[in-house]
Amino acid sequence: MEMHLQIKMNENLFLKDPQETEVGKKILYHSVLLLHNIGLENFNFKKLAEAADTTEAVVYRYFENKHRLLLYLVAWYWNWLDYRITYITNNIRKPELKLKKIIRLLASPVKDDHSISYINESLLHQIVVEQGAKAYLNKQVTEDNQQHFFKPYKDLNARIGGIMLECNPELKYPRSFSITLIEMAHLQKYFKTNLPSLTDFPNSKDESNIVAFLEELVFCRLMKA
Amino acid sequence: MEMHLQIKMNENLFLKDPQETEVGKKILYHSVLLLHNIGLENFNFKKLAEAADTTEAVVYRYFENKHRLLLYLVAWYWNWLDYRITYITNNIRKPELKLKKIIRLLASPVKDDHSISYINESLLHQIVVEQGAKAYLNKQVTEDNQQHFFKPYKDLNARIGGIMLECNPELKYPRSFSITLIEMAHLQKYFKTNLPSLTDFPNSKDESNIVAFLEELVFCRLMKA
DNA sequence: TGATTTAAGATAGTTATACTATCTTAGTAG
DNA sequence: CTACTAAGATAGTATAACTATCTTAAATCA
Repeated sequence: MEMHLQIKMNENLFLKDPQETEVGKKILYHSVLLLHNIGLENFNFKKLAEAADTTEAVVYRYFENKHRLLLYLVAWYWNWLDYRITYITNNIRKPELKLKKIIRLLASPVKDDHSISYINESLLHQIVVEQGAKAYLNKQVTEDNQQHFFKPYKDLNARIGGIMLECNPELKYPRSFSITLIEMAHLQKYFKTNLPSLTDFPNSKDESNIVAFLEELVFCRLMKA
Repeated sequence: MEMHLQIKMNENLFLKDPQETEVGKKILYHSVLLLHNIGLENFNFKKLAEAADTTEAVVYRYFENKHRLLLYLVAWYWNWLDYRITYITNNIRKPELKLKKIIRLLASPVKDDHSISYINESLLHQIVVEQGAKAYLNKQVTEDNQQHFFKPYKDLNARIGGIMLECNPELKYPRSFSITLIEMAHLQKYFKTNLPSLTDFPNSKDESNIVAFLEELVFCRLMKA
């Protein structure tokens, strides 16, 4: 049986659907590799075209500019994470247990599932950790929001906030609390690698201490009810 | 009496000290205005030179590039905030009370104290909320860190972490916890304005609910001891 | 089969950005 | 009076971020 899991993307994110053609998929594939290697600042469509063995003009037929491409990849990531969370918490009753699973998904390095060949999920995870905030930290944020480019991110946040409310129906700020968890999972990871003295995670290679920190952050509040 | 409070900056952040000359101060002054108005992406030294009524070449004599200028302003901001925190918590004994004061400083809009005429602190606060993360979310972070450009940020974080430890000596992750507070103060503010559905702060104009959220986040954990 | 659409490749050109270089002038310090 | 420094003026280069157009090749359809 051949699986064709394809994530449905907001159509305003692209000019031509990259999931529909071979070159399109190649562009997605190499944009993840290249963004991961050189970062958003040094990334441009000329280099991408070279990497994907096509021309700049072709890349511009798929994406208006590199900001849209970043929005696309970030939205793709949140959609995919939401899907994984749904999948993994599917048979779990207790909301506390669901949250623990979610924390692990948020903080752990991704094992590529290869169900989608043209996206390296593990590298994309790192890109979102490193540069995801740039998708919304800019002057276009209102305009981009009006076009619903952040919907996957909001949906995920609402879902996790909902589970938190299940744990503690009196929780006053479920969405702010949930976004704190999501952002901190990424930020602690980034700091641990790049500015370790901002954290309390010395030298250790795995992310178990990040998980422990996040659980402490979350469960203290939730248990209080 | 004339006050000459001058913040001592890391000398590698600039080529020529902008606090030492009139044009330098003008460049700082207008970089804050301009960054606030158009954002980092649309900001460049040509526009800055125009605004400060000088030439591009002169701006390049002070700062190597716009990333260094951003690092300079962000470092200036954290230094200044650290100074304010020291000042405002000076006579307070109880660490819990200190933390409450700090939360208010982190989340509240800044009233310009005009002690330093060439920096509009209120606008700089907004710049740091909106773009501060871009100072470290990039591929140069390690290099910049080796040059100690993030020292003011780390110092502030260590100070707040220390106060948290005073509240609860058994706190396991004081620095991760402190950085969560600092970053969330800014991020909740940003989301409240720009992506409000990610938060639980509908419509209200002031930041009292952000303060309430942060206190809940912090004190639940700290009280447990 | 032939006609039409669509994808992609090739090439060229425009404007803006991010610098670098150099020469001049005006003020100030020794 | 000289010498240094700050700043202004001007010019130039390389790259980025597009836009336009023309051609070819493949797929679709009547």
